[in-house]
Amino acid sequence: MIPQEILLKYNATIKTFEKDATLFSENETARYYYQIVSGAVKMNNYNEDGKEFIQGIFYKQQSFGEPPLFIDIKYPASAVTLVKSDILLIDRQAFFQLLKEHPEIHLNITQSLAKRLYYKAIIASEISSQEPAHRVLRFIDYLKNDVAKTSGDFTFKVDYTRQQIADILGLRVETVIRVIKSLEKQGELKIIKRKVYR
Amino acid sequence: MIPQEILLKYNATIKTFEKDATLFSENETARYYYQIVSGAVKMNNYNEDGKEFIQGIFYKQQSFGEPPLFIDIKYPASAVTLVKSDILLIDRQAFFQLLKEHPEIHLNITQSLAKRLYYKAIIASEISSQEPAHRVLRFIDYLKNDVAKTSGDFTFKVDYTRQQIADILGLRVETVIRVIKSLEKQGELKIIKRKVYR
DNA sequence: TGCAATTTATGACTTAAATCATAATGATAC
DNA sequence: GTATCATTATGATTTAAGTCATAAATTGCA
Repeated sequence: MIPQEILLKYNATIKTFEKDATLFSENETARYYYQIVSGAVKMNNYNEDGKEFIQGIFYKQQSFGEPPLFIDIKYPASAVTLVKSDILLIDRQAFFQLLKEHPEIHLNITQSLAKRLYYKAIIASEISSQEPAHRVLRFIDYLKNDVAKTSGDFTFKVDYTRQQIADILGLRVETVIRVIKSLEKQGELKIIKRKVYR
Repeated sequence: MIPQEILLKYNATIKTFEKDATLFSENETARYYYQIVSGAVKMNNYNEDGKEFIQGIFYKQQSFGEPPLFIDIKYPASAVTLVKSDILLIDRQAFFQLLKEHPEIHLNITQSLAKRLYYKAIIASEISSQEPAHRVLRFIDYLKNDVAKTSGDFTFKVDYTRQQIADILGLRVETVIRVIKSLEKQGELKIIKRKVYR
């Protein structure tokens, strides 16, 4: 996350996107650095059978889609708003100018990439080969410990449907529903007040 | 990858490790930046049932384990040599000094993290929910396109056993063996000269 | 060269998650 | 406040991957 006042000095613009607006699509070339002022964005792609895979969901203050800015590759996924959102955009050129002139911000960005890589490692190990109950439990745990902290407020208007959880974990809705039910019965999961995890 | 002559100016040392030596362990604090001079290193962890998960395998010229250097967290996995390897180590302090004094190298590191994040995204989407045959095929493809390019030579002394492939993809050995067999029969995989994919 | 260890191979059986179908509940809009 | 849509729920069935057991082939080491 880069302080807004600095971004604005580099001709950043804030645009409002309606719910379900596409910010960029898989295989496009990266042109902007994106940072969420308010709202939420999911990054997703679809595999050959048309099944959605959600790479991640980002909330206010978070940036996303940086890798293709740094290396010359196409976006590996698309970015779509989950609710009406204000998004800060800054041009690629200006972004690099900013990094050059603000080494401490460059370090921040590096740290945030490092953090994402770290979580991907954790998630990869949890997801791969674990039984579904474990995946769901760990995922919810991850949400509570990470997202909750970074976005501050977790009972946010955008919450995960069981379908979304399934899409992130590579499971079927029914499986996620059944797993959550049984976890509740076992007392492993406290309250799951429909879609909103507290 | 940071040029060796620069690293040596910052008191980097090159150490030789025997096969199966542990460079660092899960949950340890990061003290060094590591870069492979020669050899190969795998990063792995074990889940509760004792099943190994391989986060990645790194070859000469590649660095690994940076995220915990940048953010204050413990290693999410251990690093173990797959063959006798020469590894370049540089102290955390010196590493940051180097980044400060060489912004272009800082950018290189950021780019390499971005690249790893990008591949993790690709792999996550491929792995999650795809059928095993697909995972294996895509993994081998990824090896051919990425590892082959970065390490130059692919019919390298370190190759993947079916067990390792299974551990990376979260499958069982038998499944990987069966899948590879059937892919060979279908002509989807050319020559698999035992352990070495061409 | 020969022997032990590791890796690959293969069959039989079990099981858990996917699939399919259909219903109930909760949210949203008019 | 009712109708429509989305989400959650649940049962029956199928299927593919896991498990177990055991053998064959390779590798590597003495």
